[in-house]
Order: sequence, then structure tokens, then C-alpha cells
Amino acid sequence: MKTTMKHIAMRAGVSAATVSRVLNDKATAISVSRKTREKVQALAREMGYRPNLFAKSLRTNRSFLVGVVAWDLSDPFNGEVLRGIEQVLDEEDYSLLLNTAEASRQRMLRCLEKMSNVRADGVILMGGPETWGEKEIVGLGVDPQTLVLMGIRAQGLDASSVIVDNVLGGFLGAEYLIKLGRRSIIYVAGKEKELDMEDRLLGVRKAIGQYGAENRFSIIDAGPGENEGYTVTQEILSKTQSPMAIFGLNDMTALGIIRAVKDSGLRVPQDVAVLGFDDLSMASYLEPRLSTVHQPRLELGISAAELVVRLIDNKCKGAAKVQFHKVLNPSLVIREST
Amino acid sequence: MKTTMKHIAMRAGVSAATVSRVLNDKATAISVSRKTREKVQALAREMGYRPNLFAKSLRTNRSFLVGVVAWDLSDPFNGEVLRGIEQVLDEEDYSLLLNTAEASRQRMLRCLEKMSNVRADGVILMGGPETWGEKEIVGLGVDPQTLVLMGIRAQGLDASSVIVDNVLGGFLGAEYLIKLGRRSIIYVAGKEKELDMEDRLLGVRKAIGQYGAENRFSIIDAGPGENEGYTVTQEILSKTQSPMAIFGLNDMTALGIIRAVKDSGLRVPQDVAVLGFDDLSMASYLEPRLSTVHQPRLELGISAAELVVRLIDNKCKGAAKVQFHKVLNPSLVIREST
DNA sequence: TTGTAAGCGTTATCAG
DNA sequence: CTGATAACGCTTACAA
Repeated sequence: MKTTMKHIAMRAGVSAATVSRVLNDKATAISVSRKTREKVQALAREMGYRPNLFAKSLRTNRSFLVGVVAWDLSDPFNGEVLRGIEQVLDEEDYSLLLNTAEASRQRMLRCLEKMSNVRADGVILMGGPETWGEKEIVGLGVDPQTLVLMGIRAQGLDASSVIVDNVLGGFLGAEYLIKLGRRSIIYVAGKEKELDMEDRLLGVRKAIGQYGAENRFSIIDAGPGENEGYTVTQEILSKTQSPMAIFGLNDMTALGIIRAVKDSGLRVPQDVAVLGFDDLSMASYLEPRLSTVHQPRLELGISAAELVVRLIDNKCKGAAKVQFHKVLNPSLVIREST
Repeated sequence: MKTTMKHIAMRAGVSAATVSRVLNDKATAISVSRKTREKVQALAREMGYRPNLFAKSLRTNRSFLVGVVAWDLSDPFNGEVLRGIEQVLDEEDYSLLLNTAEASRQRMLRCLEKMSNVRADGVILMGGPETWGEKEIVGLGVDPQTLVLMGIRAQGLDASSVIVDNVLGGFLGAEYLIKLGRRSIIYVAGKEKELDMEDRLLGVRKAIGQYGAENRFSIIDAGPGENEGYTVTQEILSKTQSPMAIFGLNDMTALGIIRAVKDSGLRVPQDVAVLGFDDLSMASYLEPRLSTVHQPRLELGISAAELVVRLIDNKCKGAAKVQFHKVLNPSLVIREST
């Protein structure tokens, strides 16, 4: 049988209330004598006491649970993010409840519902489609006041968020390639209108403008995958004279680009410099190792978790509703492909 | 204010007990009249009732939480495994509580303690060092009866387990290379005595014996990383005549092997066929795409979760203690490097 | 078929 | 500084 406060109370010859006081008021010497405090603490340790969180939660209406709903768990992106989240949650004595939407809107909703069922104190939405309506989420019982959106900016949803600055990323990449001094530079953009991708393009445009590189720089629509990168590069190579530089909208595309360049008998980076975006783990295993715009995954997780914790605290204090929007900076990682 | 059973009871003009009965006995028409049943159900839906799991857990002593303690979350291996776990847990109405040991023994212990604090119904130990004593774990309040070890075989710890058959993996790889008909075949083994690695070597030896390939096959100790693979391959190339085949103890090593082969001016696979082990996601992005022994990650997760669920059921029924040991088969994935 | 009542282990309020 | 005592929302004998 598990030891409860009552048991300790009996053995210590005090009341359960006192035991509760000792075991909770951390380091606060107030309102309980040194002597009883120490006796209770000793007893608790000796008897292997473990607080019953159900009871505590039932009473206090707090679960010390933070839900994380991942849009797509197979995305290797997530590992580091989760690590970051877990790290701070652990410090703050929260537990992490994980759920996946498996890239399905419907399942996403179900996950949120589950979070509200277990009464998670806060929820982190990790990736996913950009369009979430206020009603969709709130109707499920999830409180936007303790909701953190990660990497997405839901429209009209009144929640906090953490994102990385894709505009800056695009800018840094383009700037770097411009300074590299190649005769022609091509940015391979995504066809679909994803917000991230639009931002990256925006950053690229900004750099072009700022450096007056309009005549050396061109932008081509392709798509976000290896194959798209491959075919678009074949086209590019048939029309453009090396040495040049190609900036892929993400690492997968860059992978296709590199393959196409090598298959056509040209060399990376001598003839064609290639730059990616994301810094997937595979980036540093490619040949040549891929230079790319690094997304701060760990920090993304850390920031998101710090945010929820702050939001939860705020809510518990009954303070006015607040909202934070944190944006993290990507950075350039130069390896061998440029 | 959240609606409780009491609220429903009042509005329905019945007692809370009846509401409880309706809302729990799933589909069981027993012991409550059709009429009240329907009234209560309708009311519950209308009022947006969500069961308070704390109260339920406090009463029933079940949390419907399954803890997953990951030895190292940055390992990209984990994404798929987690997906598998989550998938079945979700079906069975459990929630997944995630923790990381960050590759530290001490933190691992703390994680387990946390799991016992939140009273997880079951725990899955995902990877990590092999040597866990019975006492270490049990002392923390984790019940070995509902513990599943994944990918590790703790000594003297009376728990269930799921592993992949590394012996078979080694065998399949070696067999394949032998049949390939290269003049000489080298297995690059790990220096350290990890159980997995020993098993792989065992499998390799078995294949050699079975096919009488002793004269064509040799085994060299190196280590589990890219650099180790690289240097050992330089050695090999200076002593062995191509065409040959090299089997790395894992994909990272194989990566180093490929690099060394290419750097020495030889071709993969024409001069040197290279086979890996693990099937990391990067394997299919290498050039040439790496042939390797695939570990069934998703299934590993699925099996582990199915196991805990079964163990928990068993425990709840008060049945005698059981133990399951499942072993999954790896498979050969042939791509371009062989 | 239904209601009553007694907890489950904590915490908060109010006296002492 | 400490002790009763009453919740928190739910389940489960036991009665009716």
C-alpha cells in the first residue's frame, strides 16, 4: 500500500494538514515549527512517500500536464524540439503529454479534445496547417490563453506563438550568395503558398533589393521536394552559364539540386554553389556537406515551453490575459557546398 | 464552470450514481432503463460534459497514462517509434507521457521516479544502457509487471521486452554480401561490447559458417562512427584487392566507409560494395543511396505499446504476473551501394 | 432499475 | 504554529 499523508501524520503525531503544509511550502519556513517540519520530512523520506497527483489535481484544479500536439511526428525536425520542450518542462515540474495529428486535421481536433479531457494546463501546437479558426479550437475546451502555436500563425486565433524568422533566413542566405560573387544566382522557390515559404522568398527579395543584385539574381518556382529540385536544376543548367549559385527553399530541394548538378558532370561548389534551408540532420552527411540556413530547433522547443509555463502561471494568478509572440533567428551554416 | 455529473443528475432528475452508470457501462444495456440512459446521454452531450479524470483516477487508482522514457530524444530513430506507440495508445484511450533521460543514467532514474509519481499505469523504456538492476528500478516505485523494455535487455530485471533480432540482421546482411560473389568481404565491427553489436557480429559469423565463406570473409574491429569507418577503410583498401564488399556495423560507419572509398578514387558499388545497418533516414539520401539492414521502428513502437496495454489489463484483472518477450525481424533494403 | 453514502488523498478555511 | 473539517468529482457496495 502506498503511503499517504495520513500515514505520515499518524506516525509523526500531527495532523494531515500539517504534513501537507510541510511537504508543500517549499523552503518557506513560515507557519510550521522547525521541529515538526524536520520530523515530517524525515518520515516522508523514510516511508517512501509519493504525493498523489490525482488528489492534488482534483483539489487544486491543476494537472501539471502540458500537452504537445505534433502535426507530424515522423518529421525528424521534432526530436530536437521535443528535447527542448521536455528540458524546461522538467525543470518546472510539469509533465509532457504527447499526441500526434498524423498530418490530419480531424485527428488534430481529436488530439486537442483529448488535451482538454485530461485537463492539460497548457498546450503547445507543433507545426501543421496555418488555418485554424478560433471557434474550432475553443469549442474543444482548449483555452487559447494557455495555448502556444509553434511555427504556425493561426488566423484570428488569439494565442501566443513562437516562430523562426523565415524572412531573415531567406535574407541571410541570399546575402551570403550575393557576396560570394557568382555571376548568376537562382532561388528555387516553392509553388504552393505556404506562409513559411512566402517569408523565405520575401527575405530573398529583400536581399536582392538591398544589394542591387537584380541583374544577377533570378527566382524560379519549383517545389519542396528532391525530385522538384532535380528537374528544375536540369532546366537551369541548360540555360545558365556557370559558375553560379543555387539557393533551394529547403534541404530536400537542395539535395535534388546537388544530384542534378553532379549528374550533369559539373562540380559542387566549384561550378555550382548550393545552399539549403532547414539544416536537417542529413545535411551534414551529404557530399559535399550541405551549407544551409539553420533552424534553431532546440531553442524553438525551449521558448515554446517557457512560454506556456509563463502563460499558465499568469492564468493561475488570475492576472489579465496576456499574449507573447517570440520570433527566433535562423543562422547560416557554411559547410562544403558553397 | 465545468459541468459535472452532479449537474447532469440534477437536470435529469436522477442521482449522480445513475449518471455515472450511464456514462461508463459502454453499450451495456444492463441496469439502467433505456429512457433515463438516453436522457442522460443527451444532456451530457448538450452540456458539453467532460469527465474529470483526476476524480476518476483517484477513485479507481488508474491514470490511463503510459510513460515513455526515451534514453536519447535526439536520436532520429525515435520519431517513428513514438508514432507507433502513440498510434496504439490512442486507440486504447491511454495518453502518452514523454520523458527523456538525455543519455544520463541519473536522469533516467529521475524520469522513472516521475513516472511513478504521476502513477503511470505502465512504462516503456526506450533504449539506453543495458545494465539495469532490479533494485534500481523497483525502488523507484515502477512496477516491473507493467514495464516494457525496448531494444534493451536489462539483466536480472523481471520485465517484458521488445527487441529486433540483431543476430538475424547480421546474418541477412552477411548472407547477401556472400551471395553477391565478391572476392573478399569485410565486416567492420564495433570495438565496444554493446549487446546489439555483439549480436550483429554473431549473425555475421553464423552466415559465414553456414555458407563456408571463411576464406573470403574477414572481420575488423573499428567503431561505431563516421570517422572510425573512414580510417578503417583506408587501411582495408591498402591491403585488399577490389572488387570487394564492406559491411558496416551501422549506417554512420557505412557513411565513413563510402567516403573513404570515394576519396581513394574507387567507385561504390562497382569496386567496393557497401552495406549499412539501421536504415537511418539519411541512408536513402547518400550517394549512392545506401543499402542497409532496416530496423522496423514503427512496429517496434506498436509492439511495445500493445505489450504495455496487455500487461496493464492483466494487472488490473488481478491475474498472475505475466511476461512477454517479442522479437521483431529486421529486413534487407537494397538500394544503390551494393 | 435506481438512490444513498462512503470514501479516494489533497488542500483550504477557519478556529484555536 | 497547528488541528478539525469540508470540499474536489467520481465510483461502488449496499439498500430500496
